Parts: sequence; structure tokens; C-alpha cells
Amino acid sequence: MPRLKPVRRTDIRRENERAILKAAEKVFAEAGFGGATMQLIADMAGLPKANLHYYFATKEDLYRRVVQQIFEIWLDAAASFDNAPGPVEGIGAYVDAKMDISRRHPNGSKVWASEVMHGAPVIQDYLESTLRDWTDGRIAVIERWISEGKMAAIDPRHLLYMLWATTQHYADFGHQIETLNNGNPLSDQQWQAAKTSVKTLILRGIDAS
Amino acid sequence: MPRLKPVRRTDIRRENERAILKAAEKVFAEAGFGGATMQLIADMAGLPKANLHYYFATKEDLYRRVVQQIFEIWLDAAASFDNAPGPVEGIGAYVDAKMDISRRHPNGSKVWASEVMHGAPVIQDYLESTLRDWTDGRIAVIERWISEGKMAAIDPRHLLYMLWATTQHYADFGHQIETLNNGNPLSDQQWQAAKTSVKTLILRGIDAS
DNA sequence: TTGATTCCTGACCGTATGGTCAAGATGCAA
DNA sequence: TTGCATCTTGACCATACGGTCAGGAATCAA
Repeated sequence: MPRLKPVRRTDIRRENERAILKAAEKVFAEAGFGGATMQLIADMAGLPKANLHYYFATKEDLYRRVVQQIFEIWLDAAASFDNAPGPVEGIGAYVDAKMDISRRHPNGSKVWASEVMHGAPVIQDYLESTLRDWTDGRIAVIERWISEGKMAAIDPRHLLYMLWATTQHYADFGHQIETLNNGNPLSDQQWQAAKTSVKTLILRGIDAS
Repeated sequence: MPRLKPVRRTDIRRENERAILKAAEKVFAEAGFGGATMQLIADMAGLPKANLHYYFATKEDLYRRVVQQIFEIWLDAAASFDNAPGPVEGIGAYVDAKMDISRRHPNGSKVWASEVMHGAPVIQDYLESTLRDWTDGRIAVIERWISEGKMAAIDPRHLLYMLWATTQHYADFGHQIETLNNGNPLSDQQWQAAKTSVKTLILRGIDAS
């Protein structure tokens, strides 16, 4: 990819890091950490391999940044949960947000899944701090909703797991879904139908529809 | 691992292939295809690396066998679905079976997830034949249940995705779940509670409880 | 016991990978 | 224009990997 606009110094770093991270997300998602090569990432970013190591010291550094990205995106989506008057609004919005992310950032989701499946060697500290805190907070919200009679008494933990599993499935297993959709990616309407189905199933499942 | 019983010729092949497949499943699950090494699998199986290549010509051959294993296990579990009078029995038994598999074969599940996430380079033909047929069959069953008024009119496809996603999540994201469980694996009671929660949520979600 | 078949394995090979480096190009402030 | 900091890159290196192979050991049928 040729550089179009001549460049201010400040932009160079930002733009190259962006291109590298984008390429890395794709390659890590498609090949896994072990299968990804710096050479392939470099080619996809349109830079020589040595240039990657100028911006990111090691393959692991680059990988860590990619994983952090998707995690932050998910944390932002979690805002849906707060300030919601009840589960219909809160969980409904959360499902919408996570489904949108699955559609827009499937590679990030895959990298995260791969990282966790391999025992979270790189982001274990995130799981034990940020994720655990976030989870505890949402559990408190759900328990409040239950005590207020706004939904059935379901173990909040397993409800959260179902939310994560189902929404991320559309990214992580997107290839399988596509194959079962006669080889075609889900259309806009199909994505809309998916969101509706998931929300309907879960909200009725917790008796909050 | 020293060989305990002196060996009949017939047993040698069976036993060594079994040990290699078991080790391979673990290593592929923990490191991914690209990150796994034949040397590590060999060490874990207690055999010299050259011996692996005597039984499995290439790394890909070995990997393919591991993926096929878990797929067959899942297909067997699908029997729960058939011959069930209605969704409460059929889906209930299917969830039980898949949750048991997630507990007993977490590594197989991870290898499958990894394979699909990377675009199913090795088992694409399975997806397009066996899995597609199986899916179509279950969709027909679910549609019959709906037309018989035994459950709500939910898109069967998204119901199946939710079943797969949720049950496999307990294997694929087991490390995350364990971390959120204060670093402890789920106990027998916790697994039982998980199964109950999942069944309750889904059966109520389809209005069949 | 013998011969054939299967199994075992240390040593080896070509290749690809992550990472380094030194020399040069480019952008920029003064 | 000058001098400095940032950026770029081809060439290079050590290592680790998948896979091969030849020769020996074990098993078995006759």
C-alpha cells in the first residue's frame, strides 16, 4: 500500500502502528500466535519486517497490544449494562453491543478466544483484576434486579457466561455459521434476526420479557 | 512411561497410537497447531520423535485425527436429540450430554474451536457434509416441535448456535471460568449447577419448561 | 530356529523463523 | 543550511522445527 499523503513526523508513528496492529490482528486470528509470522504481518501491513521490530520490540509485545485492544472494546460495551432500569434494557443493550462487536471485530474476538483457550499466558493479570472486578460489579446489578423481582432467580454467573458465549460465538465460529448459511456471510437482515433471537431467548429465559 | 505388561504385536500399534493421540490433543489444545511441536508431543507420550512419524506421517495427519475424534464424540451425543418426545427431554438431554463432554474432553473441544476459528482448513469437508446434514435434521425436529405447540417459535438455527456456544464455552473458556471461580476448577456441585442453569435458561427461553 | 515383518531410534538435513545491526534516508527545529 | 532525532531496510545470525533414513531390536508365524 503506497503512502498517499506526504507525512508529518507525528503521523508516521501513529499510522504505522495502526497498520501493523490491523495486520497483526488478522494474522493472529487466522493463524494463532504460534502460526503467525512477523514476515506475513509485515507483508500485510506493507512494511519490511525489520520495520515491525522498530515499532514493536518482539512478537509478544505486538500480540499483547492486539489482545488489549479487543478487551478494551468489550469493556466499553459494558457501559450498556449500567444505568439501565432493568434487565430488558440493560441486557438487551448489552447483547446488541456485543453482537455488533462480533460483526465488526471478529478477528479481535478470535485472538482473545485463542489467548484464553491457551491458558491466558499473556493477559492472566487482566483476568484476575479488571475482568474479575467487572464481573463482580455486573453480578451485583443482576442480583439487585432479581431481588427487585425484575427477573427470575438465575445464577448471575451462568447468565453472564451464556451472554459471552452466545454473542462471541457469532465471531469465533463465524466460519462455521457461514458454512451452514450455504457459504454466505450473514446479511444485514440475518444479523438483525440473530440479535433478535438471542435477546428473545435470553430475556424470556430470565423471565424478563 | 515404562511399558508394564509385555506386549502382543497387535497391542503395540493400538497402545502407541492411543498415547500419541492423547498427548497430541493436549498439546494442540494448549499451543494451537502452529505452536505445537512434534518434539513436545513425543515427550508427553514418552516416545522418541522419530517414532511419532512412524505412526503418523505428518503433523497434519496427527492433527486431523485429533479433530475427527472430538467431532465423532459430539455426533454421538446428538443421539439425545432423536426419539425425544419433546424439547424438554430432547434439548435437556442434549445439554447434559454436551456439558459432560465439555468437562471430560475440554482439550478436544478447544482443538475443534481453534480449527474452526482458523477457517477449518482441515475439516471444511466435514462442515459441508456431516455437520450440515446433522444440522438440517435437528432443525426439522425443532420445527416439528414448534408446529406441535411444544415450544415457542424461535429460529432453530440460532437456538442451535446458542446450545453449541454455551455448552462448549465451559470447555473452551474453562480457564477464564476457573479464574473467575477464584482459581479453582468447578466442583461437582458447581458443574451440576451449571447444567441446571443452562437448561433452565434455555428451556424457559423457548417456552418449554 | 529361522526368516520376514513390524517396530524403534539417534543422527542428520534443509528450511523458516524471530530477532539484530549498521548504514543510510527522511523529517524537522534552529 | 545545518545538525540532530526519527525512521527505514537489506543483509545477516542463531535457533528450532518438521521430516528423513539407515540400521538395529523385537515379535511372530512356520
